[in-house]
Amino acid sequence: MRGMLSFYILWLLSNRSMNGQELCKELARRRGSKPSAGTIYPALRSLRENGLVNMERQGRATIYSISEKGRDELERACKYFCSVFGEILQDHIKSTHK
Amino acid sequence: MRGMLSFYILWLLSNRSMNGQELCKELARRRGSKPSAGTIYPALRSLRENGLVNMERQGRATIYSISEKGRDELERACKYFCSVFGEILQDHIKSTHK
DNA sequence: ATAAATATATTGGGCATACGATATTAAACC
DNA sequence: GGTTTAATATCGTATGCCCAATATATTTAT
Repeated sequence: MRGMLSFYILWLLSNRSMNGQELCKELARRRGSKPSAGTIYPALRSLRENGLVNMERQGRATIYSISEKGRDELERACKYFCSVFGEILQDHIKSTHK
Repeated sequence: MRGMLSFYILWLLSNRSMNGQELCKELARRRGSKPSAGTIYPALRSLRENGLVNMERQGRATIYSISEKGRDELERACKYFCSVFGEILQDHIKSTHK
């Protein structure tokens, strides 16, 4: 069950490339709480070290983008995630439709 | 993003009460990998200490069941989980239907 | 009664997630 | 040019997840 943050970051980056602060805002919007710098940057670093994201400095910002390897990994992770958690979502949708 | 295992355990126990080994088997079936003792029992202990599950000794087994407080907490957690991860599942379902 | 099997539980170590504090760099402003 | 601001990054610390190893208690088998 570990690696959910990295998984989520990878998914966000698959929609569009972003810098760290934009990523924080996206996470804040979706999760309700904004991750701090000490959460996000080590995660990005680890993703980069594993070759799943690329980074490119642009002025004072660093644009992170998903790599080919990252897309492959994301697809595998999505498949796994959905097989494990899909039922919980189905249940919840059903129960809220009554 | 932490607490996914406890969340999952709570959800499993909301379907039916189980002992630790049955829980391990359910997790193995759904996740693909069987959690070891050092994973499952500390999680159950913490859930119990927070009043989310009850435990009852039956011979050599300990039956764990969800409490009222646990059901309330699970409902909140499900709502949150689905709002955060729902889109990933929707995306995946769409992309696999083509 | 003894041995084997089942189930629970803890310990120690490693990695992931999380925060707040601090430092560094680059752009923007005056 | 010097100050402020924005963005990146690291550090220390705490907690959750994860395994392998170990220990304990209870049931089952011989």
